[in-house]
Amino acid sequence: EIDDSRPKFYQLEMLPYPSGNLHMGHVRNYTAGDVVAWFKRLKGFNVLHPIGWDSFGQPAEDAAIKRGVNPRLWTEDNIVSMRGQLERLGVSYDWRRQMAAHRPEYYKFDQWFFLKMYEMGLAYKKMTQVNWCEYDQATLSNEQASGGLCWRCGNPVTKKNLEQWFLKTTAYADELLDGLDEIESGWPPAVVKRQRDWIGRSEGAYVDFEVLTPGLSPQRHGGETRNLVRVFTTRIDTIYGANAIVIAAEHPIAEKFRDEFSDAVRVKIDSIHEEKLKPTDYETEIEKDGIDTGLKAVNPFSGEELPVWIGNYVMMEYGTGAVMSVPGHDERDFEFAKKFGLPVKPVITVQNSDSGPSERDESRTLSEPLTDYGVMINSGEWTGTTTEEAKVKMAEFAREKGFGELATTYRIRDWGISRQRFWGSPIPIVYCDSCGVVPEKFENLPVELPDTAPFTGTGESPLAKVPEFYETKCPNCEGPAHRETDTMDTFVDSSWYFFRYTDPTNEILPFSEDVAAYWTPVDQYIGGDDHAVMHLIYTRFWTKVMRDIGLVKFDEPVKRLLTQGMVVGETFFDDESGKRVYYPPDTVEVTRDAKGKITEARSTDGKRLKHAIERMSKSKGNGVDPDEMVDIYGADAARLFIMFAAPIEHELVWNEAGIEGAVRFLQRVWRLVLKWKDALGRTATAAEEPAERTRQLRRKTHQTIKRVTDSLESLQFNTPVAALMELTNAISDFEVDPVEANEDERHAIREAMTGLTLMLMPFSPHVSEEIFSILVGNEHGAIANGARFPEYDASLAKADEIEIPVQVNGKLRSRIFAAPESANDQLQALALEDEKISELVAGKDVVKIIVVPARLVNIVVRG
RNA sequence: GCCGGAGUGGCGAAAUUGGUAUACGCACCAGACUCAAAAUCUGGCGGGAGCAAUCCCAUGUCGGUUCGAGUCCGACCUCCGGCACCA
Repeated sequence: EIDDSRPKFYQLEMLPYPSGNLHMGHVRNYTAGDVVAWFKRLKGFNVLHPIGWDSFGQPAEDAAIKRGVNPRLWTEDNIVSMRGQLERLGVSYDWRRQMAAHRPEYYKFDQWFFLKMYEMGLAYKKMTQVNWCEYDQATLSNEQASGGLCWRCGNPVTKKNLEQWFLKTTAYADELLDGLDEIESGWPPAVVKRQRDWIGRSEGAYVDFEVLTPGLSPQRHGGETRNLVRVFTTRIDTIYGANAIVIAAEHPIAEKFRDEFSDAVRVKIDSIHEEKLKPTDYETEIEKDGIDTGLKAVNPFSGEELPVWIGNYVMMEYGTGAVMSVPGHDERDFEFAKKFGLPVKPVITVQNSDSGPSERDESRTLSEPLTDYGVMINSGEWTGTTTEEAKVKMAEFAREKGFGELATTYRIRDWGISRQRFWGSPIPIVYCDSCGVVPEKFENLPVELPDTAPFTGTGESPLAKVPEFYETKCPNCEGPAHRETDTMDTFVDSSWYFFRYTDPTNEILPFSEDVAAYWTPVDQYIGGDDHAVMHLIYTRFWTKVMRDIGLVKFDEPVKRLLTQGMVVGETFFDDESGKRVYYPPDTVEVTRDAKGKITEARSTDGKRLKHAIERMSKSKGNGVDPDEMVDIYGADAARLFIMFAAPIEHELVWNEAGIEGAVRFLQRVWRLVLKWKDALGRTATAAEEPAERTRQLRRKTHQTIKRVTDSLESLQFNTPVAALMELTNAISDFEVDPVEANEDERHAIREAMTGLTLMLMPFSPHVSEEIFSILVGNEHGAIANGARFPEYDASLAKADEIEIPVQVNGKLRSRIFAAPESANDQLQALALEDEKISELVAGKDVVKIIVVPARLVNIVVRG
């Protein structure tokens, strides 16, 4: 499909939401991406570097609610102005490939994927308790409600019962986990770890306990239905220590026997229910609560009858919603037992080297639970078995007897994608009175959004108030029917957008398999780590689905991932009103401690101010916005500084003074070009026997080429800038009058200047292209001129003579000069001959001499 | 509470992965140019002692391994981030 002999490189950055303004975080992200794209291009790769818009979502709808503007027009306007900002920054995007999620030609394929997943049984609808953000009036997926706070506004999340569509991410739980092994080497360890934790696989066993109802005889042998409560445990070896079964308030058993419970039990169940709907406060630990239902459950291993409790600490959503309580070997159960005076029975002992298995009184109350692995005691025929062995054998035994089995559970849940929102991709489902739930036909896609809808901001689907939208024909029987009025989570759009860039105008498929096969997977992805468990899990899931559909042939969409740190600024607030004080902070007087942390801040008129470090943005009053910065300093300096100021993965506290340094540097380079301009125009070749000063300059040039190349290959952006500054200093120090420069000198300078220009180009492309046009005498641009990143020549980088430190007993005492390839015994001899060294060594025993070639000599003496 | 990561000048940070600690930049100080200022250029800039050559001490703290530790190991302290009763 694509005829290009160059190797391909797909450089991708996380697409922005078109809010209307770039912030400094974007600048950092997109500059880093552009540096890589330029570098690879200059290295001879066929580079794909696209950008698009994550243009569905809440702010557009908020603008519609607050200001009555049409979300589509608002969004399109914002795209135009933000594209302008990116262009002013000079980010080298292929604008022909630009996508925007809100356009029907794109979201058509969100719907296409949804229908595919519906066919595959990966999309389903159910009534469930969802995460709900009261502030945003919006549903959130588990990933978006991680930490109990809304990912968008940071407010606490509550729960709400809603019917909603899910995508079965759990079907790929194992693959999502195991796939991390494949990409681990190219992803930040923190992201990999967070994904592992999020997926949360745990190996254990299911055990069925038979429930006995009070007043009724056990229905063990009769033909009547037995009531079983299934428990998940990772510690089946502790089952003889169970003192109760604890179930969640929402557990089906609790529903089923509700009428037989005492009033006190019913009241407790309802109060636990209510508590769960409240926003979680993570500051205070929730106290354990519960009540004995009066039901009994039979421990299938011991035959013992255990009470069945309701417990507020048991989650219906994880495992089976029921646990066996083993207070002797589990912290939570221990706490629960202590509070309600339940018996604690130790059944595991830790082998102690001196005392052997300790003898424990069965009824003794322990001061704390023993959660370590060990050997079983008080466990009938299993006594003496080790934990490791029992975990497998007891589950196996349970399976044979029909009351349990080995089991694996996951923390990750299916992805709830229904949103009661207007500004999203409509879910292509039709409800028909006679046919039920009917998927829309592929040929009827896209299900298009109406131009507008009544916006209330109350969390109800605006589309449910637009009859022209929801009134439709059943795709099956053609009878009257109505459409689903919820739209999809916007994370659906960003799950596959970067595949669309490869084939942006395809009207039949999301993208053609062949074109995508050339460009994907993504070679380098750059974005914020706030998406570690949202976007980055979803897109991995989506890729596996696309593989199963047959659109791609690989499992993982992103080979290498770089997460850049936030750009933050110091924000000041009026202590009383809480109002933000405007940047620049010369209206603020600040006292700092030794570490530079603010201890006190006052406004110049004496008011006390609060302060905080916050994500930098103009609206927060803690920094300039990109447009102002480009106006004041220019795009090149802004880009250079943001790359130079700190390692890319570090948080960057904005500092206005530093950027002046970048401006100065670029001006210095420019002055050097002007100084040498005329001399550089005359062709020159290197001398056969060059003078020392030109050898020195060429050495610095080639050392710099190596440093910059290596740094960029390993995605370091601050150190190559430092190296370029050093090279610039070396060119400055080259004290030759341009008018009188000989051919050899002109050649060395030309090499240094050309190298500097091309290496600077990824960081500061405008001035670099300008300089390049002076160097080549035309204005076609570096790539069009076939320019390549300079190649490192090891023989030129090598020094004739290097300085080698000499240590005595590991302490630096002197330096010698020698050729880098000097043999060890030569270096040793030189070191011993050295005046200072011979003095220090005189009269002492030389025990040993360590020589590291071209590095150092260390003389170990005694006496 | 559990799990990660990080502590290097006044500040942002380098350090070829165990081999000259503090590159590069910011800020600051001094000098040159200027009537003056800005810009630019030159020099200085971890702490201590000394006229000096030079020496001693410094990479959060304490210990260890090693000829040699910012880097490896152990314990602790501090800060930042993640998770939130996951059975």
